Amino acid sequence: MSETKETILAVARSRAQAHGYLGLNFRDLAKDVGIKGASIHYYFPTKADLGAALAKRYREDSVAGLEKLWADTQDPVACLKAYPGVFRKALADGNRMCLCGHMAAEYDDLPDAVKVEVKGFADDHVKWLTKVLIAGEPGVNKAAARQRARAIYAAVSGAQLLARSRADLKVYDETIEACRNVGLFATSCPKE
Amino acid sequence: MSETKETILAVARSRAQAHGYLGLNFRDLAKDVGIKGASIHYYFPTKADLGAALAKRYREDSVAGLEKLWADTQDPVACLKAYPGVFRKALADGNRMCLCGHMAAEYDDLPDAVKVEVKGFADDHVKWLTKVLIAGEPGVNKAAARQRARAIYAAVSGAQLLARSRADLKVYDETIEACRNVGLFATSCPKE
DNA sequence: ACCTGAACACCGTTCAAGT
DNA sequence: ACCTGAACACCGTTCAAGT
Repeated sequence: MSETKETILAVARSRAQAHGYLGLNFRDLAKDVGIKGASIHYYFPTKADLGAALAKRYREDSVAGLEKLWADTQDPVACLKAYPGVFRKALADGNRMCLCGHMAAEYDDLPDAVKVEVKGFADDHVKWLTKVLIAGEPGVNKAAARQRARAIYAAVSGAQLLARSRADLKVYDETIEACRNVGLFATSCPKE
Repeated sequence: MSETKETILAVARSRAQAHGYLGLNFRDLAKDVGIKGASIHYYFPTKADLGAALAKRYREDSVAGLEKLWADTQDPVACLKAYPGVFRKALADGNRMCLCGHMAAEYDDLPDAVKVEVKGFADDHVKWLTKVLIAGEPGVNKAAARQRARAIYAAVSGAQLLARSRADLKVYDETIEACRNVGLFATSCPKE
């Protein structure tokens, strides 16, 4: 893949994390890349193509990061402890959001190819969390672990949304801490 | 307030819950109201004015609903049990979102007057939840209760975001149930 | 008071032309 | 292969002017 195409994806990712898919526009994007708006179309025929490539790449990178975390530690407790840090990064970088979290809010206005990736991103995270939870408590009911994984994903996404509207990283940290205190990141999965 | 203005606010609320502030547009809005796009400006000079009025009204209505719930039940357990239902309503109504949750994602692109209301909405919810939690466990540390309130608000917001991207109300219900199983909606506030 | 036409700015997109 | 200016159709926004 050409260097320019990579640059477009990198700049677009950063911009989309701040402004979403709707707030992303070719002319501003091109200015940051150092080319003209029309030139973007040489690499991505339509905005839908760019959006889908963006979400797909973001999803792949995110999954790779999670798998690396698991491979490096092989420790469910360490993975669950580190997980909220993944979303923290975006907030620390100019009060941005997880790209797919942002796009989830815009869901109704997303091209189908982008919807697929946004949905897939959440699926991948829930699957990874489920795997980690089961590794932490081998005998656990799989459905219960998956539900717990969803709760973790939801809490982290919501904490991010809350912290963003306060533009305050401390709010994120404290909210995550409160979730931790309630036992959300523990490896045991209670079922009524 | 004139009837037309009320109609504009009602239609705009519904549309903004689906498409956000950025996705809200005067012509489509006006068509639903039965006037021309330019006529909206007679009531709301700018989109920022409409957005602020919208968020303010939404916030007021939401707080009134919460206060009524508390006044009617006077029961912390019942209030915490009913709380997720508030956000469920929007999803059940055409996979919409809480207006201020949607706007929280768009925060960077919001006019200041709208930001104030979006922030205030989250504050109001956290305050109400804190009050309910303290009523449920009178001796609790107030800071701990507030952090717990934030965790609840975050989890519910995130569950909404997740369910929206799956366009599946069942995902919302199951995620909330998982949060319940972990004890997030209990009236006791554990602090390590 | 209430509403509108028309101008304006901006968008994604196309395409012929340039390097 | 890569990039651009100009043009296009569309749309949100604004404002002076209409009733």
